[in-house]
Amino acid sequence: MAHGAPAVSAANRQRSPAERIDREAVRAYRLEEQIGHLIRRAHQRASAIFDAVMRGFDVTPVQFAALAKLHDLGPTSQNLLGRMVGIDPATMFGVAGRLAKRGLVRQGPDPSDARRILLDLTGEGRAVVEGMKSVGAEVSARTLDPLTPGEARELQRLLARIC
Amino acid sequence: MAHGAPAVSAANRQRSPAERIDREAVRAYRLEEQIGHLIRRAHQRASAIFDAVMRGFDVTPVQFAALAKLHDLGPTSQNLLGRMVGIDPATMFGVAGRLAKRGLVRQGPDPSDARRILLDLTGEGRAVVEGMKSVGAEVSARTLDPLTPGEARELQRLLARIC
DNA sequence: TGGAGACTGTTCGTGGACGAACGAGCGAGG
DNA sequence: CCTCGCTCGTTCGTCCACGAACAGTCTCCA
Repeated sequence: MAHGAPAVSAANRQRSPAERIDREAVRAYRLEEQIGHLIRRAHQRASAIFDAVMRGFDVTPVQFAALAKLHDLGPTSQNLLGRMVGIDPATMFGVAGRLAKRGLVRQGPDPSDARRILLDLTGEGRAVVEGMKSVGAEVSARTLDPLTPGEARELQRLLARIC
Repeated sequence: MAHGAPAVSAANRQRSPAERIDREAVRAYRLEEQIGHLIRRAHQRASAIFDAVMRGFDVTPVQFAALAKLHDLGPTSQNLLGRMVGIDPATMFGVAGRLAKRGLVRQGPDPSDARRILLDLTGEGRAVVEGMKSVGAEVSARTLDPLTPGEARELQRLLARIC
């Protein structure tokens, strides 16, 4: 708080604690400077670029994240795969189902644990994920286009720190 | 492409253009380094922090963005308000409806254009948005907690550039 | 002045995000 | 060996995101 005004104004002295308002903070608030808002906007733009570049594959960003990690790991349970890429179990249920319905993934039992469902890439799934990985750098490059290479690396580093 | 291998490997020379795969790019692809994936994860964390700090208000991040901008602008049409904060018209329809149903916003006709619906804060809406703005800095501060103040400003600057 | 083209809000469909609650299965400790 | 607590997948409800299509309205220009 950089200004000299009292933290609680005269107008607020009568109110209940929950309704006390810092007028100076209200006046100073700028939505477009808030980190959450900037991230939300950036997320919209990055998704749009992914859609444009990956159009031909008909796979969403989240579906691709699951496929890509499954490609790295080999057969993996739904929950674990979701944990690796940041998809909660309730969401993963739908994602895995859609990938299975499209024939990109197989859902099988885990012999060592009857609770788990093992996901595995099908041949088509492998072909799709490899095709997408081979042009994946293009998505990041286009998204980072407004920045210099140094700035791009810095942004990547800072985002990784706040995750 | 930093390596010296040919852009199209021998194994791919026989395939159709759509199936040509750069094996080296596939091998080098790291999901967790892709900017889109980092932004998605950051968005999840920022939303969780917003929910924790703003729990008492029962207003989502997107609803707050609309309320905050409406507070800045005064009565505004749905489409324009959406354009100011990055909410597309189809989404804005739902957001405005929920805010109106909760009594935070009034929807009225625009005398000068029969197509438009003017949104306006109610007394309760104003109280809520001012209460939220007065603690809004807390959300950004918590989100940026892992960074130094200089890094935080840099991240903000870089995100603004890629929007 | 009349019509073409643009804009506003609406609807539908698909997909992601997640809290909450639930049953079935697992595993460690009593 | 058995129970308690945890994990796994599932379901429900609410919300955001957005492409596509549509009807009503407006504007501008031929």
